[in-house]
Amino acid sequence: MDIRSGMKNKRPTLQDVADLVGVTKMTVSRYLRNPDQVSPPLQIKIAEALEDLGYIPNRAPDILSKSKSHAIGVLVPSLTNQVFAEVIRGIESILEPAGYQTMLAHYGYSKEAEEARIAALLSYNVDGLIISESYHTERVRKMLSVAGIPVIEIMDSISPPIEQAIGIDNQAAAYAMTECMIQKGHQKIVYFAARMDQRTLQRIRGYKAAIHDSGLQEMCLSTDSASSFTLGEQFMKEALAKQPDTDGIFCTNDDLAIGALYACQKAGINVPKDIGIAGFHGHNIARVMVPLLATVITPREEMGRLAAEHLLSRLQGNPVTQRIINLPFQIEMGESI
Amino acid sequence: MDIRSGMKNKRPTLQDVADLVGVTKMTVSRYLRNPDQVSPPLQIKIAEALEDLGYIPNRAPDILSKSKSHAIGVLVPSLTNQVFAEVIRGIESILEPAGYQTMLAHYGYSKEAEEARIAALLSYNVDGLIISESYHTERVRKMLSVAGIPVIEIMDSISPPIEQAIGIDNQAAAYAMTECMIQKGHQKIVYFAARMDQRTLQRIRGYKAAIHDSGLQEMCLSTDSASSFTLGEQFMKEALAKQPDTDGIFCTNDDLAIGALYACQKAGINVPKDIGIAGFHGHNIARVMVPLLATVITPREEMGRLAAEHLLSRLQGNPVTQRIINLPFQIEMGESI
DNA sequence: TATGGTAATGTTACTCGTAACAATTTATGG
DNA sequence: CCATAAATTGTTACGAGTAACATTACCATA
Repeated sequence: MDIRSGMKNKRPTLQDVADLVGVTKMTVSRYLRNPDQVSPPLQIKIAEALEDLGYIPNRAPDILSKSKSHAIGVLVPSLTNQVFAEVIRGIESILEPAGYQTMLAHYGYSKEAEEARIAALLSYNVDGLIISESYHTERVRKMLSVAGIPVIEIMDSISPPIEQAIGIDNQAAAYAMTECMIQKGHQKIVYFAARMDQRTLQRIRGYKAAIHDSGLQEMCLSTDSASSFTLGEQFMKEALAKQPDTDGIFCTNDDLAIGALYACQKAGINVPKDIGIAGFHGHNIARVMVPLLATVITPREEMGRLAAEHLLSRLQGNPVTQRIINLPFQIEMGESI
Repeated sequence: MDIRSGMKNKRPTLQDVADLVGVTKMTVSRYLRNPDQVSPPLQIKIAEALEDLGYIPNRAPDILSKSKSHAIGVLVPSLTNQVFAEVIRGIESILEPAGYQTMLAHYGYSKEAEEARIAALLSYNVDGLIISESYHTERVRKMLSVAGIPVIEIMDSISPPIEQAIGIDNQAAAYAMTECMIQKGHQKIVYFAARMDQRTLQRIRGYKAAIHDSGLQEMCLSTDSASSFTLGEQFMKEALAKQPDTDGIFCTNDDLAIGALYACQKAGINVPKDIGIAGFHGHNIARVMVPLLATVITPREEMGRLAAEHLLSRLQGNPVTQRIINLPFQIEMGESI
């Protein structure tokens, strides 16, 4: 049926369409950009040929000649973490309507992998990058500077940003929540930490500062592995074993907190009367569970949106207006502290 | 400092590196593919120049000339849904080590948007596609056939697959869970459905079949909008208002089920004694909560991995071995039914 | 030293869409 | 009916890397 059935059928090019109509590919190209540039009879013929062959535009030549891919690289440490899924959602909600394609990559919290992933994204000539965290190797900084494309860093803003960073002040947030717990009367507050990345380290710093400012005693349970509900349960048991009079748990994320909460329920420990529990990130579930989880509500989707908006602005030639943007967090008291 | 500081500094090309060394770009190209193809002294000089300029390979010419992008398009209906985040994770876990870049797109359950997104992915010359659902418009089917790249459909396999579909049998899963609930003694089981996509419709079919096979009465609460914990709470209230003797709730996903569960807890309804509640998808939280949620455990990450593996196999030239792959699901009884 | 062979490097052409310029056709006005 | 403007279509070149072919350099042997 198909004339080209013998050959390895590559998808049709503008030339194929042009041949079918009997014009040059330039004419077809013009039709595609602005149909009124070609004569009415040709408009019809070209439209038919395009439909007939199922022509799909090809960005490759454009990327090659103009180095404009209309693709944005998005690099996150992990896809596992719901937090990043929400950030990505925010990013896409802005980029997609603006006609940009998202190239997603993740690096599993490894700086080595981060380098490789950034190089990979750059090799596709992405027009801009949204990357996570603010600490990067010299090599990464060089690559990004050489690439000459706008870069937005999200999630935190600990190191001076390459160009622009949009995040939240994890330390201040953790300090604020710890203070709340203390005010609620909790004295022996243990911090549960997993996945010791920059953000968690900042939160620990905030927690410790608040504990010390109140003259209390700090205690951290931590692991490098990923957090999970079950890890929260394990930590809870561990905390009670090490310090039986523990009366507060502040977790580096809601997963741990929810795990800890259920561990208490299973052990017949009343939350918040016996032990207060607070999380971090304000997952939806925290707003419905019984008891309502105290948590730090972070604007993750908003962060993604903002990052994408600023990137688009940069792509339109606007300069960086604000190097560091710290988005507001919100302490949700819930019923668990 | 930088010689090119005046110009809009494009990133260095092979030519720039070659100029610095004093050879042609072909020699540098050879070094990059196999260093031993160039003489030892040049190897050193080229390596230095590459490092010095911070050369980053450029895939664009390759994509243009060989139509091989080493990028795979992944299309999901939504990024909001945790389920798809896990599928994507599975996909990336295979594609990334294989040297493929993921181009992510989502279409918000709109068939129109799906067409546009697929066209966009194809315009980047993706080497393969992983798309969600098995029902597609004629236009989509034509685009995919013309593109001549391997396509894997995931999530369900209701319509005959374009080439290969990897999913689970939603209808059978819903039937099985409904049967379990009936066996546990629940008689007036209401189905909660949101986001009426193909998978949910299949599940409803399975639920209804099981209900009818047992001579019971069906009842569905549904909405086209997205599901959420709070929607589960709302549905719960609605169900009790409409049918006060409701003694079972089967939800199209865990979010609704968890919302319903908490609504019961808040209303002093005992689960599972007064009302049994079952969900779908086996989110991690279902395995720790009190009571443990009855749910259908679906192998989401495994599905992603498998899809990616089959796609890679196809890219290596292997034929489709099995048009439809239905992955096993697992009924987790939990404590809530 | 000439010759053959190999290793190392260079040259040309190609991919596809489009900018820039050129050529042709059609339209307008006197 | 011709000159000029305007509309339409064609031609050439470009982008960055690489396959395929061409050339040069170098070494060993007769």
